Amino acid sequence: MNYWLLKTEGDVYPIEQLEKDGKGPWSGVRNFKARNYMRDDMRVGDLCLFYHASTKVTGVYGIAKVASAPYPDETQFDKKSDYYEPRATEENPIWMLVDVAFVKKFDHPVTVPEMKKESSLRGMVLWTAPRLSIQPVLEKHYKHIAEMAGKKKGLF
DNA sequence: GCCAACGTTGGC
DNA sequence: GCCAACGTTGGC
Repeated sequence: MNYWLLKTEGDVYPIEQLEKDGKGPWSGVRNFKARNYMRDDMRVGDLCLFYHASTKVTGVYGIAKVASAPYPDETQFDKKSDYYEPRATEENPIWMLVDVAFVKKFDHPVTVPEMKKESSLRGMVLWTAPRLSIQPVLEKHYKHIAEMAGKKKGLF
């Protein structure tokens, strides 16, 4: 079992939307490293921290899981899409993705400032590769963040 | 295949 | 909305 962090623009595709959708293709990723993680390393059932970026309160808002084997991102073939890729063909797609399914939404997000205060989270890729939208997460970091979310239950 | 220019990400 | 950081592109 591997653990991951998935970044989304919190104002565009928040965890509430994934909850409604249940499951869907993680489309629009246009970064080779992130693609390689989806294509080569993700396995069905892997758990993912669901991170909201570019929003008022950035942080981890819940948990998702990998729900399919990798397959081509359809948006690369769609001329009208922002994610259209003229070099890609059906025979030789460039961008691959996996389906992502909703697991749970935290009662309160674990915010970036809170995570930065935790010395045991210092090694997270989140701090050193700030522009990578899909990142591997160590099991101990995943568990630590899940615990932080658990402790916040019933805070208010 | 190097590297400058460009474009985008994302925290603040 | 600014701007630093960095991934990607394209000229050579």
